[in-house]
Amino acid sequence: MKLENALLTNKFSSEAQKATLNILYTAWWLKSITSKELKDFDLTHEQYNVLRILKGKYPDQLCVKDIARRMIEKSSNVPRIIDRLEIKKLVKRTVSESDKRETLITITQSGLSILESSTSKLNKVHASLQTITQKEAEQLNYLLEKLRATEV
Amino acid sequence: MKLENALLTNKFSSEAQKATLNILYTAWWLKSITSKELKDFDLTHEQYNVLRILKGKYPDQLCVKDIARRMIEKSSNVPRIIDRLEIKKLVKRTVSESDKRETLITITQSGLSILESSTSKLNKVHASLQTITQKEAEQLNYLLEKLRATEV
DNA sequence: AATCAATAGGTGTATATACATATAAAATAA
DNA sequence: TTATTTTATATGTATATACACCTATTGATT
Repeated sequence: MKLENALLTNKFSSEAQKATLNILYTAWWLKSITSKELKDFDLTHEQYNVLRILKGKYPDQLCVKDIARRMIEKSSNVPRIIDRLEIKKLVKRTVSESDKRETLITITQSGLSILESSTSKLNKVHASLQTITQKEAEQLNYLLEKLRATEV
Repeated sequence: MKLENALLTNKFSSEAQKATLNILYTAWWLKSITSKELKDFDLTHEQYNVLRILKGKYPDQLCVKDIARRMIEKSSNVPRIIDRLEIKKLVKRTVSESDKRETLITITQSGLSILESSTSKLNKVHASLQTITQKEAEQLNYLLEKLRATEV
């Protein structure tokens, strides 16, 4: 869908400003597709993201700060997301021996299992929505990173 | 910044999956830049978006549903955003005469004024971050809309 | 060693998202 | 006209974002 129809406006001050709104809208669209699928697994987008990060280092543990550094949204409140995962017994907290300020997070077998089934479902859905070629995806990645060139 | 460095991983299952994460991360990055500027005006990103929508039709009024249809994030809870704008006297609510279910929203002079100064500030900041050409912006818009081709 | 600064994680608050439900009004059907 | 359905908005709840602040611990400075 054209952005004009998604936002019911065609008042864009420039092509670059339109691209900004297009990125924000596409991000919302992607998130809402993913969240809808994750509902069946009683997971939010952010809880899924934390599980995915933990699995990436499994069987190693990660402390809260290291998880936060890998989050898509850097201002995510990781302790609170861990709270909810811990209640569902998908992760475990332990105090680090080497630095007692750190809390080490481990993904449980149950967490690994739910991550596997939800990822499998998400992959299927994303595959069915695949509309761009690999070359186009590369170009998109190039343009987004060029856009963020001023990032500190 | 490369996505690999932003997320501290290089485990992407495909170029398309990387593009998905890249869009989500870029959207967060854009929002955080904007929100930081809007803090000076005591506005959130979403409150700013509602004011911008109202100004687009000014001096006409818009009902809540028409604002919702124009929001970037379609699941935004518009009545509650209006609540906060109303407390700050940046908008006014009136019941529609032709359909008493509808609430008509009007942007106030104060709202127009704060929108003008905040937009001016945002434009300056965005201009200073401009890193892509118009052609590249066009291409980005094309790719994002192609990505959303399956949108219902 | 004692003091001070920095760091890690947790917690409090306001706002937003996502979604369910409630209420009133309008549109439609019987 | 009355009953039913649909629509518009508001409200309730759980989770998340954004950011400030607190506490415990560690590291650095004197």
